[in-house]
Amino acid sequence: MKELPKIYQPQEVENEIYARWEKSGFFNPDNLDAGESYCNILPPPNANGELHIGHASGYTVMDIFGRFNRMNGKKTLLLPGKDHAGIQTQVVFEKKIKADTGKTRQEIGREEFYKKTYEFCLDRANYMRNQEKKIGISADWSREKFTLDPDVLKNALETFVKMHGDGLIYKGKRIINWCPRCATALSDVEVLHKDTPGKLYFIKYPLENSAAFLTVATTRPETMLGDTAIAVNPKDQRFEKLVGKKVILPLQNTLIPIIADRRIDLTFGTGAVKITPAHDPLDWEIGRDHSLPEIQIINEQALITELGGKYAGLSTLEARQDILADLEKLGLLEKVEDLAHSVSICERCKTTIEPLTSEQWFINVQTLKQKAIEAIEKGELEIFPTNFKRILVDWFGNMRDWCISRQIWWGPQFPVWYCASCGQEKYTVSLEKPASCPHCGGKDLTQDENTFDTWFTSGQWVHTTLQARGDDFKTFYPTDMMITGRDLLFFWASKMIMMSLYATGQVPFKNLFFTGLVLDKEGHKFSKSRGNGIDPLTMIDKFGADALRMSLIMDSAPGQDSRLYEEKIETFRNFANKLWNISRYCLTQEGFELVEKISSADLKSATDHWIVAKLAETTAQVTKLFEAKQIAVAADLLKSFTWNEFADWYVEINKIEKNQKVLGYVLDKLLRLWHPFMPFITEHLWTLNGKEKMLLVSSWPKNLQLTSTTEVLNFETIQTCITTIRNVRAENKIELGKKITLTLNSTTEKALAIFKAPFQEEIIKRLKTGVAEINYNQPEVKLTTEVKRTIGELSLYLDLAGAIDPEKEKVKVEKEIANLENFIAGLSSRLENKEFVSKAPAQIIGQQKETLAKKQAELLQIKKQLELLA
RNA sequence: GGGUGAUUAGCUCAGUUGGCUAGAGCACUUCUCUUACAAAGAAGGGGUCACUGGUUCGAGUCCAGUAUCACCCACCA
Repeated sequence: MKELPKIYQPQEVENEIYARWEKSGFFNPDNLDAGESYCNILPPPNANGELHIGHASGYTVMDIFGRFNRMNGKKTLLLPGKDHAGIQTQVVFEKKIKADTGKTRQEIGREEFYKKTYEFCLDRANYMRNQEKKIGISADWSREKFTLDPDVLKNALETFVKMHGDGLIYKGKRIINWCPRCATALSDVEVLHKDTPGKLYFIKYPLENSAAFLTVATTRPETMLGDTAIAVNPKDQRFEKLVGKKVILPLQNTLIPIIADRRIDLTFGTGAVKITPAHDPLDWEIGRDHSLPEIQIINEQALITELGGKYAGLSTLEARQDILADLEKLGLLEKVEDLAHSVSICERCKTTIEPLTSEQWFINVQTLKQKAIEAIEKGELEIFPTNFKRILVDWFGNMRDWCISRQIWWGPQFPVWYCASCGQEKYTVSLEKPASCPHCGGKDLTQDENTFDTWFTSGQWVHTTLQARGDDFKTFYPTDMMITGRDLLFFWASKMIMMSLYATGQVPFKNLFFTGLVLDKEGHKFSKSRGNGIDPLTMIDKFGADALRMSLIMDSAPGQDSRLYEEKIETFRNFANKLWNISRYCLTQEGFELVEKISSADLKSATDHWIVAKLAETTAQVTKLFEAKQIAVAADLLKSFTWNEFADWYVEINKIEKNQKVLGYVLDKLLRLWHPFMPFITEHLWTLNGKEKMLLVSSWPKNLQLTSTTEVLNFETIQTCITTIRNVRAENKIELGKKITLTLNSTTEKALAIFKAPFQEEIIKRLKTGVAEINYNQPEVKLTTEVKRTIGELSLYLDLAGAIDPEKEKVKVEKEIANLENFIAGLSSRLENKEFVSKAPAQIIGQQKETLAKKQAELLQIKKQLELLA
């Protein structure tokens, strides 16, 4: 046998292992034995950068579930891909081009820009794919997709055509969120709100034919250029008589009406609101309901338009300064107050949003969202954590029509055609350019210049990727699992449910699992500006992929944020090393091999029974936790079995009392159980143990046999005995080199028989107890050089040869008696409580009675001990 | 303004349907280089489970309220 290094070196084996997995073809479900299917369409990361720790975290969870299901005999598909990520990629790539060539997108031209961005994305996708492999994701690369792949895209665009046919899509001039920097419309979810200190300006509007004024309050005085009314609440008695009258709009010198609308808050500002339908969402609605004219005074570059009179051409901010100065001169600026309010900004570039009316494409979401809510409420998909279900349902409830057109260049163009003679009013919806205009027969057709909202295509990702290939849709849809960050709940998860329900009539996935965000040690988000990023690749280099995976999923519940820092990854690197060394020990054993099955005849000792029982119990629990999606708890359980039971006890005892078959059996199961979490090291150890069939496709342990309870208890007695002795030594500060004598007394021979079984005495002597000699049933004497301890019906006497302090021992025993008496008092009063006895389940009562009896016996023994001390 | 989550050991966090004296890792203290592992082993100290009520035989766990923090949503002129 080749000498293995003392320390596990992941860097030297991980790449080779991944290559073997890929070569095996088992990432492709077509090569797995037919069976029930399991599918997780992986969320496509944006193909414009590199993998960050958030991706690594998500991939780890997906891969853990994927591998678990594959080992459970499911035809498992993890389908990878990349997203073209419209606005974000355009922002990133424009910056890059500017830096590389000094050119702007306009200088390059639309067609060329699109081509170059496409190449850029493919290049990034290629780069990111290699990063994804480093994490160990067992995805089927032969099915990898990009949102702009022709087959996927065509499918998504067909949905547009179908929706249009069903009257769910309309084109209209409505108020939308406009980002002046990105020069595009945005949907509601792409707008962030940032609390900002601002000013509230009180402006006097002169009443028509009167010397009186009506004062309104506004945070954006420049929009007054487009005012077409003043609104007050109909219940507001202050303005009752003014409704229906007119005011003169200062600076523009036009007459605008005073209207009443219940949406006006009586308590805010002056109670009178200027209405600018073209530049404020609420004003737009009020304007629509009162048939007010819309005057667009801000253009798409955030500059004042011709309609703004002398302010035309100024930026909104410059116009504000000038307008305030002019109002001041006219004596119409009553006062200015400080006001904290929230400003809308672009999610991608943080530029202040200008609400403006614009011709855009919308999806009417009324029935779509209703269907989504129904599906969720009927339980057609389960959501983890469960409380996200209500958040999602509430969000759908408030969802407004979805603006899907963008004016950026990077993204698929609308399959909509205009004819030169028909103009913009009559258009044709068709995937292919029509040969002639169906309205007038004209030949001069041009395509709509709008591009789609990224979430329109990625919202169809699940079914479009599966429909792109053979029977995949039939086999895998609806998919089993979708795992995504909780930050994508509204952007993406909601759209997928809605769009797939529409396109296929079924939910896209049966389980929707949200991961939390990965934060730094102080709880901050990772960000470039903060410079607190943890690069997954660097961490893999340093600690190994398995350690990184473990640190990303441990100590965290679904949907809950978690913190990541190097010390944490280090502890799992240490654990991987532990696993390595357990195996290394096993491999040095004569005739050792991994054992798939054992029979009860193979269990020779109490220790064997114990470890096999613990293994069976752990396996059952871990499996159950997997099904409940509680992988962190599962891994924790597995870790304590591996370390605290198998390594600390069974492996230690194996050095004395050997049963290589059981040792091989437990290691065999352990490698399987760990594989979903730590695929690299387990696969490597599997191979080192001479296995030819890959662990990747080996079966998950189930229905492991249970064993004799008596034997298990017997081992636990030995275990307690050893711990007790170690304890006494440490308390009395006796170094291990100093040998002591152990005397075991019991009234029943049965209790002593456990120790007299083969090897047991040696086990006690060699497991760090420093016991040199063991005697049985010696007459009881005064405790002068000895310490007495009790375990059930067993009494332990440890001759410490004068190394004890009888006074200290006495204090300790008295303290223990008090403690026990206290506990017994509590327990017995509970057992005397009639309510408890009549209402608690029998099992609990039985348990507590047992504990009471045990503790009472213990108390008796300890009291005797005190006598012996005195 | 509405909502969600968090609050458990010095730090980072688990705690699955309420059940026996509440757990882990790191850090800390003492000891040990014992042939798988010092990235280790043995032993230990450290917590009125944020607060106040309630439900219950029994609450870290369920309910109500309070406080602090974080995040999300919102048509706050």
